[in-house]
Amino acid sequence: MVMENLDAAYAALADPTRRAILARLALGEATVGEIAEPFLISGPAISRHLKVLEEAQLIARTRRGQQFVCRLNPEGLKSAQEWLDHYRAFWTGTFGRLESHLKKQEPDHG
Amino acid sequence: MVMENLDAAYAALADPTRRAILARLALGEATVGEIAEPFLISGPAISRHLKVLEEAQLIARTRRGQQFVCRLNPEGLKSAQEWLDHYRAFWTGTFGRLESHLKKQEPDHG
DNA sequence: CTTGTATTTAACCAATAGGTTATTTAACTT
DNA sequence: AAGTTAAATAACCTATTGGTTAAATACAAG
Repeated sequence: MVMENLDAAYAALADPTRRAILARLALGEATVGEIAEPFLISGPAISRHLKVLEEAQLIARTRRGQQFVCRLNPEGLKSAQEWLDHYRAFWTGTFGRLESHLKKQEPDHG
Repeated sequence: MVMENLDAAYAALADPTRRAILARLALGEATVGEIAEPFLISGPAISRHLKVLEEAQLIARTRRGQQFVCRLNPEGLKSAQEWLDHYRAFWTGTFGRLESHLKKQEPDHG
């Protein structure tokens, strides 16, 4: 329950470029160059997106010779998801209550 | 799969005040005044947080006389969660592969 | 119809974010 | 050692964000 990371994690997820990077990495690890390739923005821009993702603990980077290999770091994703999962109970609960209320209003014998 | 809302939804979730507001609303609907009460920041600041949450479709506001009642809007939350859920498969998959790999390396007869 | 109350909107300000190009760092190649 | 390549960092610019206080709006109540 590392609440302090949630700020960074959700802020990181708020950018579509970064979500695209995560989507790419979900398919497997990739070098910075490979990640950057489909994007129109500059290398430094990608580099900073990666930094944001890394600081949010959504990815990890390790050097391999001249290149840097990036991969998903499930930790950060997990805490982002846990927060939503926790509250999901409440709002699906709300749905549940609404549903049973509606069922009482209009039961199938009506 | 309303991808355009994800930007707004995650950006909204990135702020701890807004997450606290959602947490409050998970307990039940509340007026703007009730929501604002525990926070140190000004009314207008709260009002704008609520606007951000509303635009992200995470909450809905309806007028009740002089006050505005806020409640969770599960729609927006759902799409935020669906994105993570979708990718969860991949990274739990990664875990899974890692696990089976480790199991092969060190089976329980070792 | 004036006054009070709940809330939003306006105007402003400092800090942050996301982009750029230029420069630096570090490893590989010759 | 010099040059090339992969990537990060620096310096800079503009737009957005989150806060403020002051003013506007809309309903409620005397």
